[in-house]
Amino acid sequence: MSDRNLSQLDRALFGLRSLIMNGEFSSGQRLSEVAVAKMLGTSRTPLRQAMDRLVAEGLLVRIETGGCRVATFTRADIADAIEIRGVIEGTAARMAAQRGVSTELLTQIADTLDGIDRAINDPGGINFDCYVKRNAEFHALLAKCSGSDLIRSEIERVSLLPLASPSAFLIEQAAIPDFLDSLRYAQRQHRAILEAITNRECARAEALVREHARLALINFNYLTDDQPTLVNNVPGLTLVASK
Amino acid sequence: MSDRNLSQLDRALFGLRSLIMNGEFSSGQRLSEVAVAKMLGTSRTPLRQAMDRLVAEGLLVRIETGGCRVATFTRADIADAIEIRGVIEGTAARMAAQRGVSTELLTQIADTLDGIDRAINDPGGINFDCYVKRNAEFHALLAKCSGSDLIRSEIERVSLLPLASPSAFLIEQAAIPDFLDSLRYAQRQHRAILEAITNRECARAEALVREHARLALINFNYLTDDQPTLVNNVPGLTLVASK
DNA sequence: CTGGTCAAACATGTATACAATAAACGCAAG
DNA sequence: CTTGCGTTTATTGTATACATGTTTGACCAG
Repeated sequence: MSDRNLSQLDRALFGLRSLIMNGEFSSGQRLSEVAVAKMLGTSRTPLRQAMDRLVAEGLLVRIETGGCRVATFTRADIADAIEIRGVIEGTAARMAAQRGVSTELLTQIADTLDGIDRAINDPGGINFDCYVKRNAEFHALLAKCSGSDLIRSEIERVSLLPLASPSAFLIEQAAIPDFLDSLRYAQRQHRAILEAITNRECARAEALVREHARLALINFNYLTDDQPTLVNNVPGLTLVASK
Repeated sequence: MSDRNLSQLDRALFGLRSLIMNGEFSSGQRLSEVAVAKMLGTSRTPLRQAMDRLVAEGLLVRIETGGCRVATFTRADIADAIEIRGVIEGTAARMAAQRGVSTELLTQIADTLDGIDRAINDPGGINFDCYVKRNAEFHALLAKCSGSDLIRSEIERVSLLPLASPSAFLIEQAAIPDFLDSLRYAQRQHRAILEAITNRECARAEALVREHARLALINFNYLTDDQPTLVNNVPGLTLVASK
């Protein structure tokens, strides 16, 4: 049903990205077009396009002599990617505060944050799926607040950088006390960000969002240092050089 | 000689980009693959890849029903693109100041800035080509100072956004008094940036670079508002919606 | 046994053919 | 005269064949 009205290119793109993120290839491995094409049940032409896109995303790197290989990331790369996302999202927040945001949008954000509260405080235990969904929604709305399509698309782009996405380290299995604390802290930041934007406090909004992005880095360090058993549950983490 | 050891893809990429930037197509025009392929003397396959890249760069936009068209930019888009470049370059400068930069690299930057001084103060009048070249060199070195390949490639990427490049509005014909002032001012900023990085003044370095990027915006406004006759000398400016 | 060179297999870059789909045009009906 | 529909045209998406260049493996020489 999901494959029906998808182009071959989309199938190849999603398929290959998922193969890579799930660690089906060893990091640094060279990918043969014919082999992967057969694997994905498509021809070389759309696969090639998909590979081009993944090169642009940074998941693959081109080889000078031709072809591409799976990218390898250092811990510094992950930190830098998160930093860049924070900086651009911070710019979005600053612009939002500077230019002002419509009441509808502000209300929409407030509603989203209410949803996060409900997800966290669910009497039957935290509703993780809902949290992740609402969190992504918050970040999307934040990008929209900037009022700039260019900013929005840059945030989208930079969130594709491996493990830079706001949801990169939010995994079901991580519903352990330490993480719950982290989620509550993040939610207070969300509220503060909304307040800063509402009050047109540019500098505060930018600083808050930058700090907020650092949570991803904290989660990354926590996962790799203290919860190495969970590493395989985080898509893409197999691409990080183990030091 | 330049075409010899270039792949068809590169030829198509450079060729098409140059056609678009030089305003050979009207902004918003849909591009027929066969027509453009014939125009560039290549087949559809490499042209298609080139188009994909230009879509990623933002110079073309995909049409839902298939194919692509030349992008159109508003003045707000240009301003946003410049802002984003400033923010990321600013991050590079902050990181450089934070982490410290090798003496060789600092010396290299100082040499480049000396070169700019010589270009500006040339007894035979300003040496524009040299200025542009050295200016690009300075920005490349700044990116390198961050010590992060990811940051470097992101700066490169964002400088491809139409008219966001540090050299976008530096054109020979603009060697008029107002612009010369602007170049001298820019050079003082260059020196200040180098000083801030050398002294490890993170916040100052970031703020200076952000402010420095705004020069591009000033030049953009000056060109479009006060020197409309020069508009056709700036590659890519024809893509900006004339209001 | 090791290093180098040659050859064969293979992978990629490019061109092109074909099919499906969207755009354009004309014609007819209201 | 305008609007809607059907047909034709043209354009894109996909597959595949071919040629060039790279990698790999084997064999020979030192």
